[in-house]
Amino acid sequence: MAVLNEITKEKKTQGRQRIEIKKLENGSNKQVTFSKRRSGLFKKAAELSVLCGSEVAALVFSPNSKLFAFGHPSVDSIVLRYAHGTNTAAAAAAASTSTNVVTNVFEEFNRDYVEAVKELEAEKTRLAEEKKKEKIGGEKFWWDEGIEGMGMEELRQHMAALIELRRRVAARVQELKAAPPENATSLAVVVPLQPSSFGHARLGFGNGNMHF
Amino acid sequence: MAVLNEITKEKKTQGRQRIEIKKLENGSNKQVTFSKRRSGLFKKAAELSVLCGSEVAALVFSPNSKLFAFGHPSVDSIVLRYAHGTNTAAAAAAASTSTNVVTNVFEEFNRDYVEAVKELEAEKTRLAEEKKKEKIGGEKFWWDEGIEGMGMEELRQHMAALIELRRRVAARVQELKAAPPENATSLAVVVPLQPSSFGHARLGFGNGNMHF
DNA sequence: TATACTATGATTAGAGT
DNA sequence: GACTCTAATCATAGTAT
Repeated sequence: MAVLNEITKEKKTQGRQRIEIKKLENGSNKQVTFSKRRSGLFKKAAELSVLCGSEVAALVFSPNSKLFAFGHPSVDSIVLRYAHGTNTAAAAAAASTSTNVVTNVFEEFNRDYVEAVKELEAEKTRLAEEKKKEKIGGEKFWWDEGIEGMGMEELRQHMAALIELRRRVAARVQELKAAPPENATSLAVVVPLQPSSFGHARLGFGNGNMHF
Repeated sequence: MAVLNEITKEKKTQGRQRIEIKKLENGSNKQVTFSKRRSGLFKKAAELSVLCGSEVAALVFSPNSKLFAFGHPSVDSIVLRYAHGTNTAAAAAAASTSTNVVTNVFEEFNRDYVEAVKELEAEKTRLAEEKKKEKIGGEKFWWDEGIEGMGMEELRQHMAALIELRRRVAARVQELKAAPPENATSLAVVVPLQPSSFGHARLGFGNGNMHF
């Protein structure tokens, strides 16, 4: 083969070409790329779970909103575990990213994490204010209103925020349950909340998160 | 460099070695591998979401049960979307295709949902009482505190409030879903937020990998 | 849409910091 | 744990089927 190429100076293909990590426009090419990379992602996920004996799930919605999922031992068990916030004394954080996530994902994660924490603080006080107002107005609380007037998208966001909140609470409960003494070594986990800003669902928010 | 190697016949490292995809035993090596591959997986997930403009989430529980997650536009929005789809009869059936996922997640969700509502009802009156007390007692209310500082009792209250809020949102979603004229095929229960019950049966072995 | 084919870019095993 | 370095394996862009 190599010999053939030496002689003819021709190559059957150009081989893999470097590409920028940015939104693909070409419909056909995008579809092929999606298919290939999705399977690649699942393969990686499977290998990780086998090699390290860890539970891994990957959820992918195609550009056409079709669902593809992988999970070991099962997608559902992992999603449930996630929704439960069952991790021991751990918690997760979510951060936003710009449209072009490119090179080092982690660098961005860290950078955005800081921003997210800031945003959380701001949101916190804002929420507190609103709640107080509601109280002054009567017995009505912030969650008692608005739902009827929400659109689907808004509700989605709201639900997401709720889940995140619930996870924080659950994680904290776990901490307390597991909390042996009163040793203050336990770090206060701060988890960024989804800002209640809507719109711009498409052009990008990336999200990362993790650990402890 | 290559020249050096030619001459000395020595290589600085052996370079990447092929490995079998099977459970790693070595603790140290496993940890390193987990870290590397996890970040690699997240990077792939991020690239996929950017390239194809698709929503992607990856959930990973380390061997030590710590949670790591990536999601675009957010982990929660995707988990929601997943849970939503899974709650249709068809999807639930598809979900239990592989090896031996036994539990019908749909049923589990509903079971927990009912429990949550029940707990909520019981908690409601008690909550009302305590809230009044708190008000009379001073300026600070339970929801004004950060989760980090909450005690078990307060957390329980917070959980109850969250569950109720969720119920209302879910109800509204139902309304909206019912609204779209004829196609009432997919009646979906939204997300199962469970009370503070812990301890879950492993859902057996097997990977879910499905298309719709 | 998924698969087959290559050449080449990207990832990572192993060892050291 | 997280990073560095190297060499070699692996994934995949472009193309065709």
